[in-house]
Amino acid sequence: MNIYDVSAKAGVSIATVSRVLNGNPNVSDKTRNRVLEVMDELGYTPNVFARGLGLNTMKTVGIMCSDSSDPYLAHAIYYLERELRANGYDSILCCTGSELVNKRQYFELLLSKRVDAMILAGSKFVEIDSAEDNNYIIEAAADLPVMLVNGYLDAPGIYSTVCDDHDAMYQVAHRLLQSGRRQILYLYTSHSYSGMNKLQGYKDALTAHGMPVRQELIHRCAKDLGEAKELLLSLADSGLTFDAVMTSDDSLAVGALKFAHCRKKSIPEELSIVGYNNSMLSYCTDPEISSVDTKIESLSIITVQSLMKVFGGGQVPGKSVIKADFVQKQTTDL
Amino acid sequence: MNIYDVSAKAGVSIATVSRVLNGNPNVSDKTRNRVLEVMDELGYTPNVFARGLGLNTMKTVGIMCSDSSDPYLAHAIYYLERELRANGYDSILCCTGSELVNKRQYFELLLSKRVDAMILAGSKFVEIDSAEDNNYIIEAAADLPVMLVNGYLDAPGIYSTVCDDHDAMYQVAHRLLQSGRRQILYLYTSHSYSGMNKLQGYKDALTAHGMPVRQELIHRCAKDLGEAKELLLSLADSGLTFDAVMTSDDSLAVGALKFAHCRKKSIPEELSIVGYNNSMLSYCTDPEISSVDTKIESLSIITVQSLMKVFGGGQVPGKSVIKADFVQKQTTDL
DNA sequence: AATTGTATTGTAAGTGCTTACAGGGTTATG
DNA sequence: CATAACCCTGTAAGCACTTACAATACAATT
Repeated sequence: MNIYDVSAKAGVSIATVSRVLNGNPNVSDKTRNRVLEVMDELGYTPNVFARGLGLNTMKTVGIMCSDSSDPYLAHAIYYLERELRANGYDSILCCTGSELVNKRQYFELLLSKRVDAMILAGSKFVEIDSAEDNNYIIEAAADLPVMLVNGYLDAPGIYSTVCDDHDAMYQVAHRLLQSGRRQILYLYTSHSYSGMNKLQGYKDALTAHGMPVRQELIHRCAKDLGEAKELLLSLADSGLTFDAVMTSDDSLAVGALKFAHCRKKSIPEELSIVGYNNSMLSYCTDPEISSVDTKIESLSIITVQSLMKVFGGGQVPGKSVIKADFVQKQTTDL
Repeated sequence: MNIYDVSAKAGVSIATVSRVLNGNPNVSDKTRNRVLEVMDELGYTPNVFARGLGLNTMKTVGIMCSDSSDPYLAHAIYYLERELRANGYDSILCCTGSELVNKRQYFELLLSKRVDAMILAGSKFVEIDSAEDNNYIIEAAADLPVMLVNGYLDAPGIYSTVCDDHDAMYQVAHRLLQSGRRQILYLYTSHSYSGMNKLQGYKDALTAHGMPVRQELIHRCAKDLGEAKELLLSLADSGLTFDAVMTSDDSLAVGALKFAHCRKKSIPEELSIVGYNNSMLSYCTDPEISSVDTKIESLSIITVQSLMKVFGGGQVPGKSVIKADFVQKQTTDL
């Protein structure tokens, strides 16, 4: 069952069938309808390989994500995939695992599939520490569009969609300070572009309030609620006091809440807790955790829309920024 | 950059290059090495489309899942994808969304991409209520292997990997009854194959203990913790009493826990709660929720391994069953 | 009626790979 | 030394589609 069968039955040439297939306007309505009818009768489906060979594209984009079991990224994947499909594109997914050991290798594997673009979901792909590590991304961007969701790299062909993390954290810290909190502990997971922005927002808010930035209040921690809890327990045991905890990820906030339960701290009075991403996790606990909604659905949709613009030859800014929303729940009273 | 460039530079024919590419043994080591060298120098990557055209396969399998933001399915996708990649296969993902309105349409869309097999992750694809709804899957299975993760359909070409849900729920109910619980509320989300098995396990355990199956203790509920909580509140208000809640999904158990907090019930003394899937959610709450580990990693790996056997022409049972583990945490004392 | 232009259709040359078949070279056998 | 056997390699015909270019048909214009 191929284009020849259709052309024979419809009494036209294969070129005409192909034109119908590709929505070429140079086909009379009469012919087009006849061909479409025949296709329907025959249940014809074009062969994607032959098509890909001719067009040198398979209308497929590669999505890389570090960890699909992170509820935040899982949502991103869902929305990206849905939006791409709505635009007639398939996605081939590649989860590198949270270690990201072979991210470069995976990246090239996807490239070898002749994807039309790459989407890197999750901030961890672009590490701040090691600029040279990102060269392979920059090189690839010379050949095909690379979209970063929640990451940023300044290079031609790379388009970022990011949430204004600096502003979000600045606002959270600002409101906590305004409500009288004086010792805000800050927990974060990674040295990514977005991670550094968040931290800077926290620091800038302190400075704006004329408060010192105290390094002993800033801690890095694995993205694991158990570790976060243990870290806080040991910090508290070592004599550190704090009346609020800001975290770069909801899972850390869940850990902080467990710490609070463990130490029988009343929430939010004795200890305020703020998460980040406003994921399902922040709704599971009791009390529910106030968190920052980073608009992953919007980010995903904008990413795909930008990509479509790039495909269409349109101008797209290298960075699109959207504002986050603080969602007050039960672990703060701001 | 194509096979001709390589053949020219290596001074052999394209057929020889192709043979090297495909691991054909009829190539002398000398020639093979020279060709490999040239490929390396030129940085040659075979064109997947042309390859697909010739072989009529692109070493790609379609994965459909209802809702990638369900942590359970997100894990399944991760493991499936990883395992497929390890076997040299790509996956193209398609999340239908929890409504599953267009599942058939999506299914056919993936088929039109000429995938080599389909994997349906999540029990919701195979509804028990409407047998005729599954015909399109059975028809497709005549052309390519269809793998069901946590679903079951008895038809040639369809291979299921399921967790022994009946046994798992039987054991949970049995242990609850043994520990003196007498009114076990049962909450479930869907009329799927696995959903029905779970419920039957619960019922059979009651019967085995000489207890009646009371319909007023069995309720269907959307997979949403808020709805579960509200349902329990209204049931309690209507005078129903219960000393344990079994759920077909962790999210419902989280809702049950919220209900318990709301009504100040002591846990596990006054009310025991058991979740299902042992997902991250069950670790987020305080107390942590006892749950059934349904071994999604094993299920995923077995699914892919079975698929590889099918590809290789081997014999694979229509159904592979693995046992679940009850994970005791803080909402039970069994 | 001849000419021009336009809309539609067909022809044929790619696109990069696989593989059946044929052929050439080398070695073993009679 | 001729012949068969075998191993390796090359030729060429697909695979199902796209598309530049050529050709045709038909209407409009002079």
